[in-house]
Amino acid sequence: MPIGYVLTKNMTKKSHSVTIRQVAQKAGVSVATVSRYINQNAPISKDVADRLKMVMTELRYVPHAAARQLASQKTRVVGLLLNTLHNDFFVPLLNGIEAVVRKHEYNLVIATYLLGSRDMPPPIGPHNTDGLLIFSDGLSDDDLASLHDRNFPMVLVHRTPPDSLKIPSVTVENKRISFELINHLIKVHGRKRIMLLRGPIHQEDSYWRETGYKAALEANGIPFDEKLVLNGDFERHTAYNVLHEFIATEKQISFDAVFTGDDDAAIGVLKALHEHGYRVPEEVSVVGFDDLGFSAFLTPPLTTVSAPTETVGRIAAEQLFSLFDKQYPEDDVTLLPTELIIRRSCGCTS
Amino acid sequence: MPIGYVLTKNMTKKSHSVTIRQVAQKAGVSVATVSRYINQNAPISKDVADRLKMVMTELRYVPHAAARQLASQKTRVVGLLLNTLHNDFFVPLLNGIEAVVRKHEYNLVIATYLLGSRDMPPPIGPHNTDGLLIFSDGLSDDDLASLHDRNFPMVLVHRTPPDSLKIPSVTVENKRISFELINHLIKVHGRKRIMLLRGPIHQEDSYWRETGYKAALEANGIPFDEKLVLNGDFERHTAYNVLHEFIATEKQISFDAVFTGDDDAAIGVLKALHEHGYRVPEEVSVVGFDDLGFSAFLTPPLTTVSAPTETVGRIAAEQLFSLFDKQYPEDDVTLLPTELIIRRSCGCTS
DNA sequence: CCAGTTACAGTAACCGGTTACATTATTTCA
DNA sequence: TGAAATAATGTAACCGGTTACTGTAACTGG
Repeated sequence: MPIGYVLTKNMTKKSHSVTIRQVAQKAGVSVATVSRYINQNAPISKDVADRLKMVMTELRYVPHAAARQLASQKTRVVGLLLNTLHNDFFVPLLNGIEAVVRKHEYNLVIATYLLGSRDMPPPIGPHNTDGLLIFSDGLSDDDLASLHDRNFPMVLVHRTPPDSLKIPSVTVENKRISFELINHLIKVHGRKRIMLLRGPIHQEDSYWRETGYKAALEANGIPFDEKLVLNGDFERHTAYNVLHEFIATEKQISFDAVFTGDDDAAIGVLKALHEHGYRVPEEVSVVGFDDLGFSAFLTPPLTTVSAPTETVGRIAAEQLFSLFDKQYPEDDVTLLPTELIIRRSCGCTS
Repeated sequence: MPIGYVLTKNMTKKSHSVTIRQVAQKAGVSVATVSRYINQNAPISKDVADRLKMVMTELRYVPHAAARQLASQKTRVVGLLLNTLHNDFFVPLLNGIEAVVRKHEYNLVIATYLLGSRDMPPPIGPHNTDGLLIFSDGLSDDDLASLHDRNFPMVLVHRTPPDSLKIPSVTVENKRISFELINHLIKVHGRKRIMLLRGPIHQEDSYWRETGYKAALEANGIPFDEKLVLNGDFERHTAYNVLHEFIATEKQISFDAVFTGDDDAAIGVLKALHEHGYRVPEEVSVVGFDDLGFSAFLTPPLTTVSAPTETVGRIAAEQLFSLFDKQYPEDDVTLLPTELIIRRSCGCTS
């Protein structure tokens, strides 16, 4: 060996993490046995089990998630795909989902996916989750179809599946209750110039609420006036801006009520109305949707629709876990009931 | 070969997913080259790159996350550990965090960890994340120390590190502003029997707000009265129940103001007061903390403290990513400024 | 008493990437 | 112009688990 010869050191990666082989060695068993103990999927003798338990706590062994995932081809992760989370609506939804996910000892990863950012695959999908909860328009129809073809477990939330794709869907009753809400404004409070603040375009809740709104107008012989329709996105700041702008520039257009689309937007609407000196509900009725936690405490208390959002989250998550067991829910779309909540902002005195 | 010989079929796992080797083969290169192309960490000739791009889209290739994680020893996931998420407070926090995480093209996994559930390792940790954002008392001091010893990247949110552990921490100014808030009630509105609705015990914000409260009383020569302290948890339903109970059973104890601890609790407080016929702010002043989205719209509009919660989330996340690059923030604890927001519920007329 | 089960455990291939090391062709530059 | 540096790629060992396949001993029933 020539002088100056340099040993090629095996610079072992300083992965300090304890591995299953170390556990196996220390306990005097094979790695397979350790694995079986961890997963409880094969009988292990009592004393080996006890020994492993000791060794594992002593070594502070925690199985490496990625290694398990790679070997077992399952991630024990469910993904929640949203388009935005600028809305208090997500608190109850997330609560429902998280509770179920935790119960099943899965992890929950949250991602927002702007429909604009194409050409980039969504951050979560089959490569890093076992299934997806897809909120509203969190994913395009095409992507949905593509995942469906690959038989990837998914449940839609507040959105029904496109075409005839068999994807379970959990949402709430929008149209009938919106009809009743608007009907209430007309019949009880004599409102005739009811403004509609839309939600995001192409959003289903938004669509059905608008449909119910129109149906109520028609049922009462009130002509639909395009000028009374504003475009919002279920977001309080947008709502404020849009209405503020409207009032400032379209003074000649009168209105005596606002259907805000959802309660978050209602906050913005109330603020704009207040700042412009409209008295609610004397001059203008305001009604929302969702009955969020704060809605009963607004000025005035908000007439709205109670939607079981936490339950939506819970059921959607449960259905996803059922899909993991190849159990398809009875009904393709689970439509949860909604309920009229009459408070002060429509003009009622309760 | 004897008759009846049975071939041991290589029942290939029907893992339909496209692998890097398929891409490599189809593009006529080695897997190493594909890997290099994906990670852009070594020069690739133009035409090979083009070819790979085509093949990858054609095959709809998406790298298997677990395999990458296992091989590279990094997960590209940050974990957010909460104790609960029953609070609208999390919406802005989550927003701030998510924005940063997405910018870095990482994934965000959310877990709630009940401090009670010991003997079970937290659902997220070094085995499945590159770093943790730990909210409040989402993890015990011991666990914190243990992770710190292993040099695991963490940033604390709304909590300062125990002992002398060098863990970056991002939170808001609580004590001084609470002092000012209570001082306002006393000096401006002549309140003397100010009730304190505590947050969760051992929660730092709660502690400092209480400290500020006591300091203000003392500075004004008002004796601290233990009877005026109620235990809440920053949650509207608890707040409602606790105050409701108090009013029902302790009629003889008078009070003329309530410091609700946070705005979410303020909702419950307002409801309870309203139901029992107290007029706010004429008879009782109510003040909160956080200035959540709805606070300006409560009945009456809530006097509170504006806390830059979204910024807290953003900065905490940024600091975590800095830690990934071995950059420790200048200050151990980043204390974000808070601001008094005077509205109607304290008695002011604005 | 023996064939057929069952309980328990070990060996080693495999999951789908990353990367150290080796190799060849092409530049760069003294 | 020849040595050294650089560019572009390939080979194969690994990452840390899971599990198919085997093997042995104890048990069971006829």
